[in-house]
Amino acid sequence: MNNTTKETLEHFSIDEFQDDLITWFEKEKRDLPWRKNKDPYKVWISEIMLQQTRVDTVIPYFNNFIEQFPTIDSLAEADEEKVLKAWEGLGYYSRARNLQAGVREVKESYNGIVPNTADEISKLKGVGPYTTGAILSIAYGVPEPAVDGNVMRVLSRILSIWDDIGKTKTRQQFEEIIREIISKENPSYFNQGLMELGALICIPSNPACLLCPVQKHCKAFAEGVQRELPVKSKKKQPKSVAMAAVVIEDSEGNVLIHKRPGKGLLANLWEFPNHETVTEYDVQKKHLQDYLQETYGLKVEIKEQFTSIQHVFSHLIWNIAVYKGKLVSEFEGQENLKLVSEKDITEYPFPVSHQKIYKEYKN
DNA sequence: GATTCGTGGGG
DNA sequence: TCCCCAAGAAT
Repeated sequence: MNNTTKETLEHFSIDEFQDDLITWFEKEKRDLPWRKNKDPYKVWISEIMLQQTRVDTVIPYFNNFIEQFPTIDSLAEADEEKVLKAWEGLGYYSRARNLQAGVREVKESYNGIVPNTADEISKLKGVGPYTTGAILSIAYGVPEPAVDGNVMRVLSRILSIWDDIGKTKTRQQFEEIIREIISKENPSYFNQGLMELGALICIPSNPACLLCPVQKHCKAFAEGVQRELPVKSKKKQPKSVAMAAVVIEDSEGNVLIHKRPGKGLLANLWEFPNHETVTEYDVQKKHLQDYLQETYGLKVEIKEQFTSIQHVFSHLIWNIAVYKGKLVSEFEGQENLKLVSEKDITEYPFPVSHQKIYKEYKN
């Protein structure tokens, strides 16, 4: 333990804090589907889904996912397309692909048993420091820190820590603190208790300090500065991008869809042909036509623009002008380019932005 | 260490 | 409307 940690924990009564926190968690913990048992696989799925994602959003996805892929084997053997479809709308799609890659590693290298050491778990695809600690503590009862945004917010208030929680180094400081104060008897409830407290009581704005089970341990409350914490640097605002997309029909009413590349934004999801373009309406149509010809060798008659869609990501904003198009040339199926019927299109995973496009198209 | 990776909800 | 956020990891 370095000096900073030692000073931070001076006058902090660890045993009493553990007891107050765990007692509260046992009484107040929410009845969530991934808390029905300690199956490491299900804990793993839930922790990946919960990354940067609200509990209420995750619940239906988790239930459906477990129904479709109830075991390590079933997920390892599934088509990636099915997995992405089950993830559709949840965002951060590399989580789904990394999860499946990780599960396949477990199947092949660990005989289908999720390993129980930090060294092994943290090497699995998509499993970082937080998820390693979460799986270890919740599924296996190992006293390993699981420091997420909740934990940093709660502890920054309780211990009055003013470091920027957006920095990598700050998370490591918190991990060191947790190693000192985590309950060795019940690390699972300790870690989950901190997160539950952050979700229900010690929330970002207007924390419910009067209801807090560990109020008497909280330095920020004692000083009346709980609203100033945690310190978090502001994110820069997303960049705006002009796009043009087209829903192309053939003579039989099938529509043309394209599979995105395996890396980067929305990797391996399907979409309507589109490209970055200029905002001038008159040149958009010609650019779009040229793009389809040069990129896919397709002759398409671009017709009217029927809607425009705005979609906001964390780091960019798509402003999409959406056209109708008629396929003129003969179509030869390619790996990443398909003509699909209205019925079959439901089988393909689409990002929300292109779900919006199709919905407008059907209206 | 900073940036890239989604989405929907809430103040 | 706008901005922040929500159980992070990979690059």
